[in-house]
Amino acid sequence: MKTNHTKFVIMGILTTNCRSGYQIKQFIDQSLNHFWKLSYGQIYPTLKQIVEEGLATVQYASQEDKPDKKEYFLTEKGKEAFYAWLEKPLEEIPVEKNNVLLKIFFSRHQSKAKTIEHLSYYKEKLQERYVTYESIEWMISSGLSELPDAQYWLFTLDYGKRVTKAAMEWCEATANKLKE
Amino acid sequence: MKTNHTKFVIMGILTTNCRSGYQIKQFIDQSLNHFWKLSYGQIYPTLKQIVEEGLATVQYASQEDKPDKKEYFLTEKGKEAFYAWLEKPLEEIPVEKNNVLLKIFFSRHQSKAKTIEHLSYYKEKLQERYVTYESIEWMISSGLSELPDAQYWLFTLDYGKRVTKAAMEWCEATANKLKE
DNA sequence: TAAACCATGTAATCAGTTACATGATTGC
DNA sequence: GCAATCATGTAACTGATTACATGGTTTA
Repeated sequence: MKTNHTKFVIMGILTTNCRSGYQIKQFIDQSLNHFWKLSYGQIYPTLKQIVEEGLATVQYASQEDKPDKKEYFLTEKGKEAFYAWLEKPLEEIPVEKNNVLLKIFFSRHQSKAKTIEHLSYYKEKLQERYVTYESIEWMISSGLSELPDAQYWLFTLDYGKRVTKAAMEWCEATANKLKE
Repeated sequence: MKTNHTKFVIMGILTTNCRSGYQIKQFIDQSLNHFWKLSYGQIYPTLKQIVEEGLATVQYASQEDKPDKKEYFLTEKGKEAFYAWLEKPLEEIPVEKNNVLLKIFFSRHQSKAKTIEHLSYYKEKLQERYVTYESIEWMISSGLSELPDAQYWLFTLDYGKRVTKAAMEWCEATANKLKE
């Protein structure tokens, strides 16, 4: 039932102009980082697999100022597979694994001061995250790079901001309840 | 760096009055389900390990109306280890792996109608989740069972509700932007 | 007697991270 | 010559799910 999305994420990134494993990693770290991560240990073997399945082709590209690299291009079959994945109904919707809530859940066994400390740390981290989203948002919407995907990328950032803001407000509200 | 929380979740549940592997599973499915999951394949081996490390003891309990079971009790050492984990600073805060955002991110390659369809499906699922939270909240705060942890459990539900609501609003707003 | 639930466990598999290994190129 | 960055890859390990295996008890 549960589909592994790794292959499709990589194929999706190939539809932007990222073509090598190294570039894909950079792209993910900069853009998808708030809702998806991939390591080299996944990227390179998956690229290999994608080629084996005839979903992409490789070309060796020599660069003047940098080491050589491999460039991957989706085949027609690859594009079709990607579109099919995209349109496929969602079924499983995500469940966040939240270690902060885990500790809050059991916080009866701890001083209120300590719990408030955890909450304020969490809020701080969320605040940093929020600022990051804002700066990425600003970069995209400044339109310097004329991105065809811009609108959709902004949607995901908007999601990140809304959810992060809600979480921050919860931190605040919960800490206040504990201070009463 | 990254600590595995599985052991501590189970130890935490042992501080409530869940004592067997089966009960622990039930407890998680009912209470922690919105931010933590565990399978039997984790629970039973971990319980074994907890005993081996001297963090808990086992007792065989025969029941009249049900099959026999094993009951686990935290030792002093176990309690101390649990409290230490609880108070330990958070460091890594969670990053949600969100397959819905993944599809939205690449939705340039798809009709707006299809994207709106995904959004409305997601919203529907979030709505169901929200209702579930409300019903659990109601159960806890009705106070029928006089739970010592009640306050903290309600905090985590409040988090779930706030974040889910924010996500639902995003679905609505994003679908509207696409309809313009 | 079959279905539903209570109860415990293991083995195979899958997904993902981390550490390791290698090497080119550039700029200080 | 060294650090930083670009670039590709693998092997070992960890975490977690799933499928399988077993069997007791209750109720319809």
